[in-house]
Amino acid sequence: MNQRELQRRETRRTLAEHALRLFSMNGFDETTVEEIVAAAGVSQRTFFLHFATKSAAAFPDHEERVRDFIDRLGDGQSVGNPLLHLCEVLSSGLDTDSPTRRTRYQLLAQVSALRDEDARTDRDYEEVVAAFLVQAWGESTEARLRAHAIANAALGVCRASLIGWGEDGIDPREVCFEILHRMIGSPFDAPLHSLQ
Amino acid sequence: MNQRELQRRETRRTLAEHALRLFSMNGFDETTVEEIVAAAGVSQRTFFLHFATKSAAAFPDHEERVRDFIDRLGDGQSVGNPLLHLCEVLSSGLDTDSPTRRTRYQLLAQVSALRDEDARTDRDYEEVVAAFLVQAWGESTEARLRAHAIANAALGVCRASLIGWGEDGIDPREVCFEILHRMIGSPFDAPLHSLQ
DNA sequence: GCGGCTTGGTGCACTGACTGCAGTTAATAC
DNA sequence: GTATTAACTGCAGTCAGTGCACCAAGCCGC
Repeated sequence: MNQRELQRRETRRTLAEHALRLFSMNGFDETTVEEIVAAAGVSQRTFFLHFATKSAAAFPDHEERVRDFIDRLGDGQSVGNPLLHLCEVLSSGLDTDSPTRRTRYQLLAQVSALRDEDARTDRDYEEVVAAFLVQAWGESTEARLRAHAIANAALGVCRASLIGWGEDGIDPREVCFEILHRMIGSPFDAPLHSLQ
Repeated sequence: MNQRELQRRETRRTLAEHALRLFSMNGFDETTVEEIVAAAGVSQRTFFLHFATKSAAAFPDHEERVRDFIDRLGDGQSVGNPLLHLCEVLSSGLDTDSPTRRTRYQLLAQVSALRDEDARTDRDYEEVVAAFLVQAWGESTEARLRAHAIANAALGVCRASLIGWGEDGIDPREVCFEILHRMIGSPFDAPLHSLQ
């Protein structure tokens, strides 16, 4: 890791930190990008060099997490039961360690612009999950559609669990795993009628 | 229906019509609100009197459809199997008659701003579905969380089915019902462990 | 160590979505 | 017939986000 990269990460981290702080302190709509960059001591232009939108600053580690998720998911052909594997990987990925993450999901429960952003980030996961399932099932228009539908459903459960964590403090992992497992772990043991 | 109301609806309809036409003709980002209002022959201010955002103009009948959905869903205590009922109401609600709706979902497959808007509209349905399930199951923090998780999942399946319709022309109703039924129709026959 | 290249950050002017407010006009209520 | 209401308008303003030319400091080959 060279010095440039270090500096870049530091700037990004600082921006995200101040953004989250100001969002939870003063509210999302009440916080302007100008205020964030003033607090972080960089120019407005730099903010948009790091984050595509104001709300994206609330999810600074998104790309990294998606990469990590892809790694943990592995490829669809080398796992025994793909849907069961998916349940496990998805629910175990909901880490509840960091207070920053908690803050973020508390905010999410209140701020609709951030729920929008959250739904947007889920679309990246959707692509990954769908690709994984298609890999497991074999490529076909129907398989793709089913994969997207199931991916959407599974991520919806995770999202609700995380927002529930923010609102009520319920550990998202258990509830997420149980529901996912019931929904997609066993119902699809029997092959889908037109699928293979 | 008085004349004012008629006029109002007409303006709204015209705006939505021109918006959708311009979006699919020239692209969403390439279309400005100024162009839409010029085509519709009203002022810019009027546009935002009818639609909260530019993308909302692509879903002009949203509120009406939500009201209709609430009616068809009924209340959670008076139906035999709430989850099965939900599957039926959700999948039968995906009407594929109108060419306008088809256009909209074709657009949706391509334009991320509209997928954002679509996800946003789904949140209204999420509230309705969650309320219905909580009504059926009885109020508790766990029930609420489960209800939201299942609502999210179910709507995710519908969304994916509709986008699949736009992209590949697959009739969303069958696939949606089958997946929904497998996912939430039977797995929850056995009571959820901490749910009475 | 030095010159050339690269790259993270800056300044500025601009676009376009959206808002607040103070009108106007025409339908409706009384 | 008059008072009220509600759809619509005009305008000035805010703020997110972009394109572009630019600086400065790190990096790389010599």
